[in-house]
Amino acid sequence: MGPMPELPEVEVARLNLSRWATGRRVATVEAEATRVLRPAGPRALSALVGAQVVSVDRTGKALLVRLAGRRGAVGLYSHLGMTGKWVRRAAGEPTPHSRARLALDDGKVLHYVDPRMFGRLLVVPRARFEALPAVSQLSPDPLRDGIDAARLGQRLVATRRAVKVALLDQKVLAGVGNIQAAEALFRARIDPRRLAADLTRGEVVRLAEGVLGSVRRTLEAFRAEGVLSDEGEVTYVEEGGDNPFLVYDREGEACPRCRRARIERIVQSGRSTFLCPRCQR
DNA sequence: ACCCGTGTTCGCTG
DNA sequence: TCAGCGAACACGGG
Repeated sequence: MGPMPELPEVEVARLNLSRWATGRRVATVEAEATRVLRPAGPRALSALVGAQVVSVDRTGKALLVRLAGRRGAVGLYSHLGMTGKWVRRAAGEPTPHSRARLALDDGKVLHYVDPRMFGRLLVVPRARFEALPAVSQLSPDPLRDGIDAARLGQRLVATRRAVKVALLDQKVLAGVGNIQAAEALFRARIDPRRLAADLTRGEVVRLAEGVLGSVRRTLEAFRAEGVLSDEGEVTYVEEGGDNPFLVYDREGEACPRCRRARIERIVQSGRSTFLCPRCQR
């Protein structure tokens, strides 16, 4: 399994893209007519030819490459879906599942690779990134903007869903996915099955700290593994060998906090959740 | 062979 | 009208 992107993986993609592309010009573009490029299709990418990359930004799991083109500013929106990644290759190097390619003026080629094609690429005229529906709905970015516990509390109290399910809603906390939700709830010592609306103010504060703690810890683990490599390969659970998480995919193991209970796996809304039945209440 | 999946969107339901 | 839920998407890996 390759990188399956939540906020930390997308942040790694942002750092890599920024390092590879900022200041470079796009020489040529190529793409296949896959669902990744719907509804506009591959030809929409041609607006990027000749443009110079200004910056690479991220809100939650949404990436935006801003470019200065001949006809003004252009944005490239990228969502990695379940299996998307950006890699850098030498010209002509075969790259499996490459769905779109940006050749840069340094002779390198940036490939958008995505076997399952759940990701999405979209050229945004005049870089109206914030106006995209996929972006305007998102909460502020936890890493860049911090987490406003009062706002988070308002969002949680307004739903009848379990807190774990609510956390996966990108309007509640952009960038949190299935792993980070489980990790954050473990850190906050909150049972994922609790109703979101029933959390106390103190629990909401712990949850905000849990999300930030988990996201930062995951990024540190990536750095330690050297995933900011020239090829941009993000090693993950099985590739790197060690599972860097406290509870995710650790069913049956001793709880790292209390050491007295075993981690359980449950399913909520069709997704796995891992928890310590003793620590999380 | 069969099952599972780190994300999002769609259509149905109450 | 709308929140919530399950299916669908498409493919590789265990």
